[in-house]
Amino acid sequence: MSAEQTTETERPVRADARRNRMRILEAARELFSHERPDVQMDDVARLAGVGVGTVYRHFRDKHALMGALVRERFAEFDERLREAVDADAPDPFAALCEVLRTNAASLSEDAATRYALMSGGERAFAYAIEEAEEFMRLSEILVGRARAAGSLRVDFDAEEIPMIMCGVCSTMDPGKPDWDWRRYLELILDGMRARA
Amino acid sequence: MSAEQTTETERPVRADARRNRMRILEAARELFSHERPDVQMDDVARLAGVGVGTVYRHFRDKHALMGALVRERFAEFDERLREAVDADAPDPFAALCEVLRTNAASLSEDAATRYALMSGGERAFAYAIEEAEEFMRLSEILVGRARAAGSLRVDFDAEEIPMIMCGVCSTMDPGKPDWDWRRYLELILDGMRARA
DNA sequence: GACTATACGGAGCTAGGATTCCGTTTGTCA
DNA sequence: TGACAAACGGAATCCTAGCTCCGTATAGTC
Repeated sequence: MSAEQTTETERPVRADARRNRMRILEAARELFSHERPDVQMDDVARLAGVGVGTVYRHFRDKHALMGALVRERFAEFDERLREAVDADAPDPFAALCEVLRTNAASLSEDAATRYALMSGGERAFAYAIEEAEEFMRLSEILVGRARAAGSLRVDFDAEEIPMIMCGVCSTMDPGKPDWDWRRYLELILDGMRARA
Repeated sequence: MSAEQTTETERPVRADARRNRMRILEAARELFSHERPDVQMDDVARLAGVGVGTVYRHFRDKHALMGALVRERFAEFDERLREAVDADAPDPFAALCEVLRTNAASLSEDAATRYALMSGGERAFAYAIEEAEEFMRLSEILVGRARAAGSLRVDFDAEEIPMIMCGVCSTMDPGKPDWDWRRYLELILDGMRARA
């Protein structure tokens, strides 16, 4: 982010600081990949091998830390979407489904982004606004093509995609190990398909 | 519940106690119908016009209070299902859809039960185990009929209904006022329909 | 009207977890 | 090798929300 860049009169960021920032993010990724979104700042610090104070030096608060993860994840989503758009495959609906499946798989090991998509996560989500906008822009392109191809139901709108992702996320909780979110997603994808 | 019944040697429950219990439940219903599940015990007490201590006299803890609401709600769901089963309509899939729509509408004004269905709500849900079992029993009957009638996809299992309800609940958050859970539910119902 | 088991009220206690503060350490530059 | 700004560590602090405690009030009974 530009806030981290040095201007001509400032010193460059110290090497240890840069390293610690990476370690903190890595620790947070690791913890959020297994646990619920109630990961604690102290745990992140411990796993990263730094003090809590250092975590707060790099991230204003917990929302900012989670926000950084959300931002990474949405950047990944955007890249995936961009590839699908650029590939311009003959079956755009299949491409859209595939993107949604892969995104869901990513979300299944990222409780931070799941939380951001679901209730209460707005503050973390605010750190990924640009990525989210790009996400919608690209989604609309793909949805438009799939609809034009006649494989996606005509009344489907790209705006519904975040809602769908949220719904799928809600079925991924570690507390419900016997729920099969893949199955659930397929149900929804079938619902999106144009009727014969 | 039987725990409240008097045995021959005990005095009956005092009238003010009974009245207060009702007031507390009413206040809780009211608050959970508008707010998120983070309603506070003090707020419930204030709206009910009693002290917090009184709330705790009637409900061991917050989970127990929410559990009482969940129990009520599932009893309502069960009654609805039972009616559908008894009616034995010619189109059981349509009946199932209608039940799911009506249940969803109830859930949209009951954050307590939404919470119980979603992550973290297990402890409150534990107060409605009997109702939940009956719910599954009745759901299986209706699902069986709909599948037999050929209108529900053959690979659909009644076990998936709670997962679906959870997904729909996740889209009802007051923080996402522009999401249309009815629309989302229809998508899923379409996904459940047998392919032509 | 008096008696007592119940119930009530709400100030205050507690625990968990985010965040701050400040004395110490360490890169970086000259 | 100093000198010093930048970074660090982690004990201490703050805050919130659930819950307890105990002195007071009252329904039910004789």
